[in-house]
This record gives sequence, structure tokens and C-alpha cells, in this order.
Amino acid sequence: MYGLVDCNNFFVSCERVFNPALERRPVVVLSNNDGCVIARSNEAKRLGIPMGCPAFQIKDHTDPRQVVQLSARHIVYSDLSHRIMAILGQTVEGIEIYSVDEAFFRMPTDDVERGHEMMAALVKRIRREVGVPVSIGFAPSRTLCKIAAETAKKHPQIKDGVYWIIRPEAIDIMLRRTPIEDVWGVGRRLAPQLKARGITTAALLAALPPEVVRINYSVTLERTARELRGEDCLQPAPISTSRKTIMNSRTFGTVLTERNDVRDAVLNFAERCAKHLRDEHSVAAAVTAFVSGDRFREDLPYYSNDCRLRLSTPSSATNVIVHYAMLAFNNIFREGYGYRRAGVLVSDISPDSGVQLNLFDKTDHGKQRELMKAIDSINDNYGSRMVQLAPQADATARWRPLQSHTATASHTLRFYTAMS
DNA sequence: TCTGGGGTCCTAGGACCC
DNA sequence: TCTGGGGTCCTAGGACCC
Repeated sequence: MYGLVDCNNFFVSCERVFNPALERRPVVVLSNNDGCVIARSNEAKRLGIPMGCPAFQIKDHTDPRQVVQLSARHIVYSDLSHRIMAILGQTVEGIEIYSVDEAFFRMPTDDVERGHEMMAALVKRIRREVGVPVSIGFAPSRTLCKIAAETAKKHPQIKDGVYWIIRPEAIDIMLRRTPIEDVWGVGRRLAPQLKARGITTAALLAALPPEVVRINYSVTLERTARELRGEDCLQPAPISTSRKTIMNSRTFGTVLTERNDVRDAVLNFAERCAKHLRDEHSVAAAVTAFVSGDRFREDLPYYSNDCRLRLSTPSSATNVIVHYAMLAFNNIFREGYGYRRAGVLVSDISPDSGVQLNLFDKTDHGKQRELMKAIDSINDNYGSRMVQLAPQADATARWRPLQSHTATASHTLRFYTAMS
């Protein structure tokens, strides 16, 4: 039996922790560039503002003055997330952190009443100690946990923010009430296909023979169908936090046409990827750079391309990652186009303990590691951009995104002072 | 005027091998 | 001229997730 903790309207709830005046108001958190809505309070949901709604369309749904719009502060959200996960770690075992605001875990007991009590206490404790409201669902499979937690979240009358789906009759009732598009694993492409064939609810998908689902769709959907029946068939997330790819990319605040502007951006993304690799004690064996135009501008010729290069020896050294990113960039940059977005992705990641040296590689990797260590230590202690590779990325660089709704730092600062 | 960023897994098809 | 069958590995692209 699994449980799932799911934070309610997570980013908005985090903002409310620092600014209680946001309670009971329609609040949305905006993505980078203040582009679109990535979190909504219940009040904002009730106004009909959809997830992913471009910020400029908010006025189509309501008077924008009514809605509090905030630029995302992911560092803050990540910090509160860690606090919640830490509490979870003290309470249950077998935790699989699924995202910044969700974690699965093994239910500590098979006794439903006892389980409910423990989960209700956990919800209360997180609310008291972190300030973020959460919902908990428990069920025999992770996919059913998602439905249970969603139910707990949607219906305030549900006791304690905890909901469970255990008995076959209860599973059946719940599946019949769940529209197919609300099932975890059914997205915007599959949902219309399934509906066209009359599979409009979770119950109808679960009723199909699994082999039929596999043949007509995919093994992925077959697993989803089995999970809906209460079979546990999703692999637990790997225990290690090691990623397979690390990406850094941004949509620019404006369309860029100058080679140097785009190159500076790519250089910065490469630097950050390298730092991220070192923070995770990993090295990458491939570097990809990509650029693209503005897909919403029909008046401009659109160009988009990427280039992946293999490293002779896996590395996390800034100069190496940047070097390859620049080579890749030079391969794909074309004069005469407007660029709206670029990024760097490092892949083929492995732990830095077992780097396979290339026989013909003359680089002194020991020295390079020492240099990186020294630079990281200076940056960690004196501010993250004290030591950098030239050219410098200053805060006024043209590629930097716009962020006009950032909350004043004072609320946050006061909060941290109070906590420490 | 203004439309995010960062991940995972699966599959088909090509290159290459014997 | 004729041109199999089976295997692996890699990559690109599509689907999904928050």
C-alpha cells in the first residue's frame, strides 16, 4: 500500500507563507518572463483561469486588477519543499520524491483507520511547522493514490485532507467518477483518442484486457490500466538522485538577432550546467546546444536547431562544458534569424568517481578538478558570480528574462530571520 | 505587446556486426 | 546477377509528467 503527499496549489501556498495578506485572494504565480500561469490559488481557479494561461490572457477571464500576479521564486519553493520532505522522512519510509510538491511513500500500516489517523496528524504537522496545506491519498497503487489525493484536495468537506481508496467496491465507484483525461498517464494526445473509442472514464480503461491496451496503445498505458485495477506495476523511482540529463534554457525577454547576445546566453547556460554537474558529483559525456526563434511570430522566418557533441572524456569542468557548447553553438547559429530561446543540455551523466580516461587525452584532470573546486568554493562563499569565465554575464545582458512581479524581499527576509 | 522550464520513458529506424 | 536473419547499440521524436 502506498501513500502520496501532494501540496495544495504549492507555489501559491509558499507565497502565502511569507505574505498572509494573500489568503483568500485570487493569486497566480507566473513562469519565467512572466509568461504564463504555473500555479493558481483556489480563488483563481474559480475565476476560470486555466493552468498554463498566458499572463496577457488573464484579462480575458477577469479584471486583472483582482488577481494578484507573482513572478516565480523557485529557490524559495525548493526550500519549503525540503522542509516538507524532511518531516515526511521522520514519519514514514520508502519515500520517493516525485516532484517539488509531491512524494510517494510506503504506508506504515495496513490498518485503514490507524493509517488515516497517522496521515491526518502528518497533514496537521506540515501545516503547523511549514505553513503549507497538503493533501494525502493512500491506495494499493500509485495511480490510485493520485486519484485519492486529488479527491482529498478538491473536496474541502473531506475530513483531515486525507482520502483513501482501498476496497474493490470503493475503487470501482471512484473509477467510474473519474474522467479519462484526469487519469495520471493520460495526456492531451491520448485522451481524445480514447474518448473517440468510447473510453471516457477510468473505469472503462481499467475494464479492458491489459493485452488489448498494450497492442492498441502502448506498454505505458497498459501499466496505467493495471494500476487502476489496483495492481502495483510502476517502478519505484531510483533511490539515487542521479539525473540522466541536466538542462538550462530560457526564453529571452526579447527577440535577439546579434550572434554575440545569443552566444553569451548559451555560454551562461553551459556554465550553470557545469556547476550543477559538480554539485551532484557527476560528469557528462555529451553536450547539446539548441536555439530557436519565436514560434508565435508568423511575420518572422522561423529557425530552430540543435547540435549534440560527445566529449572525448566525460567532464564537469566549466571550461570543457563551455568549450563544447560553443562548438555546438557555432554549428547551429545562422545569421539573419531572430532568436527567442536557447539552451544547453548535458547528458550521458555518470558519477565523477569513475571517469574513464581517454588514452589520448592530455588534459590534467586532477589539476582541472582542483581549479573547479577552488572557483566553486569562492563563489559559494562570496556570491555565485564572483569568479567567472570571460565574457562576463552582467545582470543587464540582453538575453535576461523579464520579471516584473517579484515580491519584495522584506517579507521573505523577515520570515527567514524568524525561523533561524 | 505579452505564450515556461526541466525532466522521464518508450519506440521506430538506422548503422553496424556476424 | 544473386543480396538472409538475427542481434546490439544509438538516436530522434513523441508521449507523458509537474
